[in-house]
Amino acid sequence: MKQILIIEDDPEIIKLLEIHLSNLIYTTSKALDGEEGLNLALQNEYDLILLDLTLPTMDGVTICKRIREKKNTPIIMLTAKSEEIDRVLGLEMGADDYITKPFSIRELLARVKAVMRRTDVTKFEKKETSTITADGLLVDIERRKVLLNDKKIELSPKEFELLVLMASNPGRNYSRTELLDVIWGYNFEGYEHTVNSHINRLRAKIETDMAHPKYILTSWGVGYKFNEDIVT
Amino acid sequence: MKQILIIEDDPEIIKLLEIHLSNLIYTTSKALDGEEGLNLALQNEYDLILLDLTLPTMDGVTICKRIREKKNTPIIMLTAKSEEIDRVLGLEMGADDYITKPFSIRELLARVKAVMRRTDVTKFEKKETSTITADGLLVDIERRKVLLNDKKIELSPKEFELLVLMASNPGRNYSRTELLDVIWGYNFEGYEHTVNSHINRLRAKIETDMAHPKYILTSWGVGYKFNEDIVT
DNA sequence: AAAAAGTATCACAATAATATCACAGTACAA
DNA sequence: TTGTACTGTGATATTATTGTGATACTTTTT
Repeated sequence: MKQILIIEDDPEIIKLLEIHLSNLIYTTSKALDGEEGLNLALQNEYDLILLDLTLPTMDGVTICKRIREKKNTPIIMLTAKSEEIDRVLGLEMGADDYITKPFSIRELLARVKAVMRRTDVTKFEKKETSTITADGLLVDIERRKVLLNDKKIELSPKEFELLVLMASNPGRNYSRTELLDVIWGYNFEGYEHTVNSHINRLRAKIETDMAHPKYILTSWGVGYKFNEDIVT
Repeated sequence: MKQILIIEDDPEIIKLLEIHLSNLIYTTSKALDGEEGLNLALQNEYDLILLDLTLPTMDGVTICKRIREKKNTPIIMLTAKSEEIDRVLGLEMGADDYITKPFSIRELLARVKAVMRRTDVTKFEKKETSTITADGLLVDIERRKVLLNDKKIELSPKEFELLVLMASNPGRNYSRTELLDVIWGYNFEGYEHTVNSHINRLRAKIETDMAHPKYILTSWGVGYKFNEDIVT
C-alpha cells in the first residue's frame, strides 16, 4: 500500500484528493499548514507528497527545499499560477512535477501514477554533489563556504543563495522575477532592481574585473546566468 | 482540429488573433460582446476560450465565473490592466492564464500552446523540441544560446526572437508587418524598415557572406524566411 | 535603359536596461 | 545599549539595444 501525504490548506481540495486517491488503493495523510506538513514529511516515509504552493505558516517553496535537504520523497506541487516560468521553478527546487489549479482529477491521477512509476526505478539513486567548482571558484553548499583561489570569501545569505542557485545550473538564464521568487520568496513585494544590487555586491566579492565578469554573466533583456564555459 | 472561442469587442484584435491562430491549425469562433460570448461558451464545446476583461453588456470576470459554474473549458484572460491584483483575480475566478495588452502575438501563442498542452492529458509525456539545428547553426531556445560552428554568438533580444521565430518554421515567409505584430506586438507604431535593420544586424552575426545569406533569406516583395534546405 | 519599388547598410540619437553608489532601516550579537 | 553586518531602495551613471534617417544598392517594371 502506497502512502501519500497531502499538504494543503483548502479542506475542499483535500477531500477531493482523498476520495480519488483512495480509489487507487493509496492511503493518505494530510497536513493543513506548512509547519505540520514539513514535520510529517521528515518524520515518516511517504511514497509521494502533494504540496500546495501557498500555505499558512510556511510556503511551499521553502517546504520543498527543506524536505529535499533530508529526503528524496517524490513531490508534486499544486500551484495556482500557470506561467511557464513557475513550472521550471517548481522543478528546479526539487519537485518532481507540478500541476496548476484548477486541475482535473483525471490529470492529477495520471501524474501521480506517472511519478510512482518513475520513482520505483530511480528510488535508490544518489543525491547530487554538494560542492561546485569553476575555474578558481569553489562553492561548498553544505558548509556554506566559498573559496576564491584558495582564499576564503565571506558572502551574505542572499549573495550565497544567488551564487548557489545559479552555479547549480550553469548557462541557465534566471530572470529577476524568478530569482525573487526562489530566493526572496513567493510573496516578496519589492522592486526587481533589488536583484541588481545583490548581484552587484556578489560580483564585487568574487569577480576580479567588474567590467568583464567571469562567473556571473548578464543576459541582456533576460536576466543573469552562471558562466557555463568555466565549470570543471 | 482544436476549437477556440474569442470573446473580444475590438475587431482589429479579433482579426489579428484569427490570422495567427489559424496558422496553428486552430479554428476560431468569435463573440463581440459578453452576453453572446457566454451563450456560445455554454452551448458549445471549445478547447480554449480567449476572454477580454472589459466587454460590452457583461464584463469578463462575470463571464469567467459563469462559465466555470458549468464548464471546465480552459480560459485565457486578455486584460489591459497590468496591476498584480488583476492577475490574481483572474486566476482565482477560474481562468487558466492571463495576458496583458498590448501583448506580442508570440507571447500569446506560447500561452495558447501551453494551455493546450497542459489540458491534454494524453500528451503530457511528450516533450517539445527546444533546439533547432541547421548546417553550422544551433539554436537552443530554452537556454537562449546560439552556436555558429561551435562558436557562441551573442544576440540581442530582438535578434534572438527573430531567429527563433523564423527558424521554427523553415521555409515559411514572414512579412514585415507580421514580424512586427508577432515580435514587437500589435501596438507597435513604427516603420517596417525597422525590421530590415534588425535582420541586417542578425545576419551580420550569423551569416558568413552577407551578399549571399545562408540562413535568413529574402523573399522579394514578401518578406523574409529561414532557409528550409539546410535544416537537419 | 531609366524609373520605380523594394532592400541593404550604416551612423547616430533615443530609449531602455543595467551598474553603481550612498544611505537609511532592520535585525541581531556583544 | 552600541556596534555591525545585511538589506532594500532612491538617485545617478553607464551601457546595450533599438528606431530612424540618409544613402547606396538590387531587383522589377515601364
